[in-house]
Amino acid sequence: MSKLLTDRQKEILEIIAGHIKEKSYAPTYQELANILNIKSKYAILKHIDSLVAKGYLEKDSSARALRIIHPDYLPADNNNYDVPLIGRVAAGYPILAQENVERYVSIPRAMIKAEGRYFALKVRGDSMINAGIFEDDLVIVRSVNSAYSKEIIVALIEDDVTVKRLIKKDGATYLQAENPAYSDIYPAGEWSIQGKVVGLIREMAN
Amino acid sequence: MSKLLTDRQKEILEIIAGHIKEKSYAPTYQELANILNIKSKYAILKHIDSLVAKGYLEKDSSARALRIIHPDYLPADNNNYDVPLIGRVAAGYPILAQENVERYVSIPRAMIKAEGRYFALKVRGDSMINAGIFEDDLVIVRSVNSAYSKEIIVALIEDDVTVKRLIKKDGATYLQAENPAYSDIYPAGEWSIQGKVVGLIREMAN
DNA sequence: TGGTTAAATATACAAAAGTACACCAAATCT
DNA sequence: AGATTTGGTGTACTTTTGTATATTTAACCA
Repeated sequence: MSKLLTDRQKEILEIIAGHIKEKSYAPTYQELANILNIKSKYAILKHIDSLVAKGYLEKDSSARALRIIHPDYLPADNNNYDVPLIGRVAAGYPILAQENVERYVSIPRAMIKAEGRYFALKVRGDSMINAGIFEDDLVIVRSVNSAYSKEIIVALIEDDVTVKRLIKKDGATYLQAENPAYSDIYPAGEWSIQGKVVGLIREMAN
Repeated sequence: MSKLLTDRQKEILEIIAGHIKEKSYAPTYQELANILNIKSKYAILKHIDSLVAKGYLEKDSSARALRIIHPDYLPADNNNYDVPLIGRVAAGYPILAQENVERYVSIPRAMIKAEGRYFALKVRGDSMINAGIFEDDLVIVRSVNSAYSKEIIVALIEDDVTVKRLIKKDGATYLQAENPAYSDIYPAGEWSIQGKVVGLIREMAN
């Protein structure tokens, strides 16, 4: 969806975001050129157009008519936090790669208790119902690559993401479902811990 | 400090705030004139200068360089919604009365799907574990006074708030726990439906 | 090596933007 | 009645602003 930025584009986007934060309106192309010691507005124009094309900005053909639409650069909101919702995981990409981001979801800031990167995952299946984690629930995950026994984690097994309880016992490590209908998983091939579940959001019919 | 506004000034300030909220940048004087069916930009200029003088706005002499500084008109936060967390319910007060509000909690805007008043409630006990509602979970409730059978509701029985499944069957109405250890409640005395559970937020150890 | 892409420059231009001045009209206040 | 305040009109600037074209430079890649 939204492609990668060049260093220069990232720099410009950050300057725009900072300008909005400080002055509460976007800079003009000329102002951007001055800040960057660029002598031609046209260089800015092209950068802005690239940022628009890549889905980070929207612009209307008028003075200062810029709007940041990418969550990473939106002026920070104090009570709220946007995390990427990880969809189907593309083979070979790290789980947090842009390629796997379906969209961004807003979660209460209170859920973020430790530093680090966070993501959200929509729960598939009923393997964790006894832990109160149901299908279609949104679990909020802090990105870590190790965990203690009995913690609920997100694991990547081959190209499959799964939420399970991590168990370390007698030297063995395995993944336990919270549903008697499922048996324990002793991962055979390539697998890794992707994060710890730190929160859950459920939306019900209304 | 900040003096009273005339009706016209208030109107213009609201239009500016609305424009910022919608487009995320301020309107130009010409655009304001168009919206208000005023034929001269100069009329707008004078209104803006009045608003600046009265401490509601700041302006820099450049295109769209307006900044709202009065708290009453600052753009509201879009992704965020604050609902009252209902604590212990004081006898005789309606559940949403200020007396019962413990604090306000921030929830994702996405949870608000229908018009109405909302509140949050911290779950006590394990009577709903089979519905995936655990102790200390925060349930988000839309304030209504009736519900369909099988919906999960918040009921006020005497001065006791409880989350249960509403069952209407063979002319009888009762409240069902989602835990075999609890038996159905056939409310005897004063009771009422306070709302439907529309969402759930859980924070886990980290 | 040659070709592509990112980045910047120089110059030009029409439209849009804020500002200024003179004047008008209605309502409000003393 | 006269003065003041509030709101509006018309025209006329000067700058700013976004955009266009053509050209240059450096980095990267196969």
